[in-house]
Amino acid sequence: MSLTTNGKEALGNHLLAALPREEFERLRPNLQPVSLALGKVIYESGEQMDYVYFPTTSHISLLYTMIDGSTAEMGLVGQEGIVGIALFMGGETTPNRAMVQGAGGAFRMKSKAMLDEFKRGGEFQHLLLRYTQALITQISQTAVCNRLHSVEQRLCRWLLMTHDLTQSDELQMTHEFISNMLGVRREGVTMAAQRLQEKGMISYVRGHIHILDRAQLIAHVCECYEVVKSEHDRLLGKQDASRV
Amino acid sequence: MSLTTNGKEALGNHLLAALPREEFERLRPNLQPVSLALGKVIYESGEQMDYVYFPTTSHISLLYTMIDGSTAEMGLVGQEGIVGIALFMGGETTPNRAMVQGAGGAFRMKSKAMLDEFKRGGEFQHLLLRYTQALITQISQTAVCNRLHSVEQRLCRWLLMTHDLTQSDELQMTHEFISNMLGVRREGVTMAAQRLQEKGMISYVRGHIHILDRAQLIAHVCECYEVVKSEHDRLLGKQDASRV
DNA sequence: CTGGGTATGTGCGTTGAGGCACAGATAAGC
DNA sequence: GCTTATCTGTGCCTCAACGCACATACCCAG
Repeated sequence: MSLTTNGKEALGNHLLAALPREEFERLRPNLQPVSLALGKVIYESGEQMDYVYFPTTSHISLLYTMIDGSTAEMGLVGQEGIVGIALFMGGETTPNRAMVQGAGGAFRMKSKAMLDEFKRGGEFQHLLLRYTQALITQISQTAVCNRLHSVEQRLCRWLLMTHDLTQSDELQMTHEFISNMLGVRREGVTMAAQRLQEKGMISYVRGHIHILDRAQLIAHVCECYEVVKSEHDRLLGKQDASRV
Repeated sequence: MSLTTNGKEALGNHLLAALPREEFERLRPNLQPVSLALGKVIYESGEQMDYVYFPTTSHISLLYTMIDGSTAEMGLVGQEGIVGIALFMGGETTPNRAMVQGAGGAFRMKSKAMLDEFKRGGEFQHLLLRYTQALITQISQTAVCNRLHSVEQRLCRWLLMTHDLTQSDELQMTHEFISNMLGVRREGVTMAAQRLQEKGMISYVRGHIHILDRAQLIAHVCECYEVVKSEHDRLLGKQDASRV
């Protein structure tokens, strides 16, 4: 399962990297590298989905928009995952929006090619299903976290998750943007961010947030961060030579 | 897909009922009818799971318990579903608890027998995956609903969902119990329930809640109820000759 | 170097929900 | 019938988060 077993380190997507050579070679002709710009909407709620995406350096937010326009994030997908699970789960679409939250690269694949391989029932299917279970854990934990934890804790969690999917210590996003992810007021984010800045965990100016002290953020975050991470590692292995 | 196509109406579980005869006959010897008592814990968080359950007249709550003991429900499974999706998703276990929330019957099946059929890649697999997607929608919607809606609205939603899975208009549960499901204080449930009672939607005494006016509950509930229901119908068909 | 747009800071008043304490009310057992 | 355990009702204080209004700060284009 290591990144080097089949010489495709360059791919950068953990699911693809974990495939046996044979399956990967079958898929390879269908993988199309794309560059995803910040804010791009990959799927609209209920809309037909033609491709699945395997993010490499980008990451994508799964969002739900209420009738009144308020939004909240349910999940976050980066190089460890795939966007478009509804296609292999059989639903063809989902009632959610998928939006690029960190610009970068991804591989996309036509729905049909993905399905053909999925239906063979090999490691590809196995990996996608296990990933989906990890995503379910993430969504579940978000449900509970939304209910029981403060804005400040949730901001910590969100920053850590985003940082895990980002190659740099600088995150490009405004308080306004984060407020739409957390489903809170912008002012609420500002207040929480101030407190984190005072404690030296982060610093920020106009749409640029610097992660200064991950360890302290981790000490400050609710249990939800760790639960999701360790469940993911249990299901898909620790493929990431990541930070602390 | 109708309940009568293969003469197994008695089963009462929609997933089993929707199976082609051949697949059903293969599974039948492995289906063991069981009776589930209120409050029984079917899976503990992280524990090994030996069986999957197909509820018929029972329904089961998927719960998460925080370190500090506070709990919240992420999903609810009844005759339309299956408990134990982690077994076919490949994770073997989940970090959640599954608890009987409405006493009644179910069929259980050894994990291995279920997996053997699942791996054949037929209709059984297809149905389980589609059901899982519907469950993902339910969990997602719960995440967002927890964030954005009031206790009163969420109580309406929860009563309606529970009523959909129950064969009677009387639900046996205390405010205390509901508060653990919604992740709020017991007093909060009491207050919300009072308001619903004043408006004639429900009546209750000591652990018995009567649903008096579904239409009004539906008028009062947030959009989340309808989203989950219609997504479920889209994915799995309207198999339920249910109430309005 | 200046003005307009965008991002962030701050100050209100309001409110839903939490924590806690205890008072009734109802069922179940002795 | 009476006691006890369990459920529900109420009051009071506190607080996090909301809504809104507006001030300031920063950045870029001209």
